[in-house]
Amino acid sequence: MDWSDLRIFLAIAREGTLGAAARKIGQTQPTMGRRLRALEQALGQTLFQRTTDGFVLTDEGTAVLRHAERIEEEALALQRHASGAETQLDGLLRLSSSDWFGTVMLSPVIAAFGKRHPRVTVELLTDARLYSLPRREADLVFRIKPFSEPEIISRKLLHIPYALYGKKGSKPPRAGDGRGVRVVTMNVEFADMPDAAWLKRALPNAEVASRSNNRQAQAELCASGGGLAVLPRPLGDRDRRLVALDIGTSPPGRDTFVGYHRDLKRLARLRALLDLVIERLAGAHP
Amino acid sequence: MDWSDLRIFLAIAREGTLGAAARKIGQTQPTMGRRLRALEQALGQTLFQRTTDGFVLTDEGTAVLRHAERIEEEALALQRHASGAETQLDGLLRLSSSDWFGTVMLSPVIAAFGKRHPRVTVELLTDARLYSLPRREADLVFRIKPFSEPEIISRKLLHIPYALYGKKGSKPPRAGDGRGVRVVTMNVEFADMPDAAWLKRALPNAEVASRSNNRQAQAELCASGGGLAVLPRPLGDRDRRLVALDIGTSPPGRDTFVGYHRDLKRLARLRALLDLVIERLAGAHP
DNA sequence: CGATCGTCGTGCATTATTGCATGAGGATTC
DNA sequence: GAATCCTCATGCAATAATGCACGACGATCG
Repeated sequence: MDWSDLRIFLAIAREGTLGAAARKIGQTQPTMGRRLRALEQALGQTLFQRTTDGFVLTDEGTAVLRHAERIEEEALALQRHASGAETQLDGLLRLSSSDWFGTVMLSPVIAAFGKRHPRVTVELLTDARLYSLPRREADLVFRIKPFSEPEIISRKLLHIPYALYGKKGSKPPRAGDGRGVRVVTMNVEFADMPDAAWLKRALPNAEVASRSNNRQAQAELCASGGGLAVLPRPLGDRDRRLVALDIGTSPPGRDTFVGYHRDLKRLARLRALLDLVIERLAGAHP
Repeated sequence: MDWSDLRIFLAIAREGTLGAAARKIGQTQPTMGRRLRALEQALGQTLFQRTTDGFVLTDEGTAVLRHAERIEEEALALQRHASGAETQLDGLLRLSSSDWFGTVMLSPVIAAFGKRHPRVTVELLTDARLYSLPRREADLVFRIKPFSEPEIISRKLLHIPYALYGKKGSKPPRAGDGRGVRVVTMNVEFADMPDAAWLKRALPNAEVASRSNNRQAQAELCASGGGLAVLPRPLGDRDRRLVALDIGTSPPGRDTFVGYHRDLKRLARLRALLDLVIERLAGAHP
């Protein structure tokens, strides 16, 4: 049995078709089919049922999958461990954060880091979905919730104050009512976020003009006269078309945390970037 | 990183030289060198120190070894699992037992099994060292000590009586003394075996003429006039040049156990052979 | 101290594997 | 119901990996 074929088996099991699996791994569809056949032959069993809608695992295939997953986990740990021991200051770093935090807060830090360490390539991923640290889809993750996984090293980075913003020149509405006021707020999916809840309490009768899961889009909507919005101050204050509105009460702020896998603790370039991030972002408010 | 290279890495780590590792895996020395180089390059670290007496692991290599060993364990389990699901009555079965037990007790059973299932190849390994069931160096192991590993399924097979033998025509010595008697006994390594201890008690003053870890060799020595020997009755009784000597007391018998990995529980050919073994060997004395 | 044995690395021919292009089959869509 | 889109399997050419033969180096032994 060729151990590499297990990786192909995993991809097929997850994607369901040879083509999709091939794209994921970076090989071609015929190769996937041939290697799978080789694996099945080596094990003496049929791992997949060839149905009209793709490859579905047989019972034996399911059993093999469990083993293959454990092997993959171990292989990923091995690679992380190896990367963690790299002491050179070149290579790739992948960061993951929310959209506005990436553009507003991280971009300048990344730019400064790039000047100091030109041989390190920094990839900034801003995506709704969370990138996995254990699978090393990202090396450094910035997010609002603290990390609870034991193998993740994390620290609180800084506190982000929030404020209610309106288009420049608009007047603060009266707190407690909000009748006739149009607001831009979070996606329904994130309706339970503290700032959305605060907005609902402060202006209960306001009309929701539009929603977005993207803070920058919210800011843009707000600046274009789409309504009032609760925004992080670092984001709202830099847009000269926006003005913070004081209605007596303030929206809650949020802590931002940063985390990375402990296998990468000794990765020099990660350490260097993290130090710079802390200096620039957390340094002001330690 | 190519997962297959981890297997090559393991072989090199264990064997110490590329050539030996190549022989173990069934490839050639240049290939081993190239694949190792590829792995080191993929991980970005030097795994081995090239010394005059072979490849020795670096610190990073040792860390990788731990992961690779876990991966191997999982891969072996996967293969056992797959084999265990084979329901066909062909393929290979490897048995491991002591020398005399293999030739005297197992050979006739294997011969009968071969007639009934001609497509199954049975390999009988008689070796001083114990073959590993978890690593699947053997599928079925016969031995004197019960199995304690949780993943091994075992049962007591039969009780083997022992007796003191001499060359045909020789007279039983007087128990308790043994002066002037020459005996053949176990290797010093196995001096604490019950039958060796019994012999020492029964004939304390006997002279040890020769030793061997091989019961058949002991029988041969005994038959050639090399001295008296304690032998399993199934072995001693079938040699017409030997005669059992009654000196009033009898050496202790031994139980023989048979064990196999539970992953192979459903392996049809294993089940078939085991049933036959039990019928032929344990059937008489259940 | 020379000879021999073993090791590893490298050039080159062979072999095996891969990727591309194509065809067949089935489901969905208009 | 024909067209389209997807799937997978297969023949063939290009590519990559392998095995063999050789040379260099070092250790061991007589």
